[in-house]
Amino acid sequence: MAEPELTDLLPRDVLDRPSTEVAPDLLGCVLEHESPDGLVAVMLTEVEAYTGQTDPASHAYRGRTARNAVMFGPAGHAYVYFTYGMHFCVNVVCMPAGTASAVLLRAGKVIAGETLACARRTSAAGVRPADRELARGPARLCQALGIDRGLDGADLCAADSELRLRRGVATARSEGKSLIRTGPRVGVREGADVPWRFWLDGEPSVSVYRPHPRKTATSPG
DNA sequence: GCACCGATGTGCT
DNA sequence: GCACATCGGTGCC
Repeated sequence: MAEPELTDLLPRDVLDRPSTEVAPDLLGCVLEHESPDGLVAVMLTEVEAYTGQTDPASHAYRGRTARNAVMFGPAGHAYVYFTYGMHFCVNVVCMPAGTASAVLLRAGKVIAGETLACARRTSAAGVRPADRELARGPARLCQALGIDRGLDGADLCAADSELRLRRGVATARSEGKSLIRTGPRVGVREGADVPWRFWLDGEPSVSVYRPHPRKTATSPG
């Protein structure tokens, strides 16, 4: 018999909840981008929750701007931002319109379209990344999937959207959440005290924890 | 494996 | 002007 449940879109009401509850539920789910170049799908292995205007580490902490407007909209859309002058990162918007919480997708395991993902991730120097590094880290995940700001606001719960979120194939999650681990979020200074990073224990595609980027110490010379 | 550093747009002070 | 939800390359262990 067919197995339609393997490709079910994630219902929007799953995302219409606090991001700290949504985040662990996204582990094992699949993000796929159907671009003109082809389809790449990634099983999520590491995420972080941001609670919006109450969270000093959130882009929404200081209120709504043109960049973060999507976060203030309804659940189930993609918030894509550009950072450090060269990288994109993607979030899943949670909670109803007016509440700007989201889940940052930090890492995943490529389960379809590996050739295309690898081509996108191959450096200018021609260095081909290892399989587990194809989508390890939020900017690498976006690069492997071909996500840029053109997908900001994309509906992740619509069948006709080119960027979609699906229920996971059978994973550790279906056997309980004992293999989900938590810890502080990566690279944040404010809000580093809350364990709102979630990952699948033992997954090689999980990014390495980094407390905070080294300060740009302007050495006197 | 870890430390350092440069690249470089956007939002905020 | 500066910090930033980052990464790739280099140097070293």
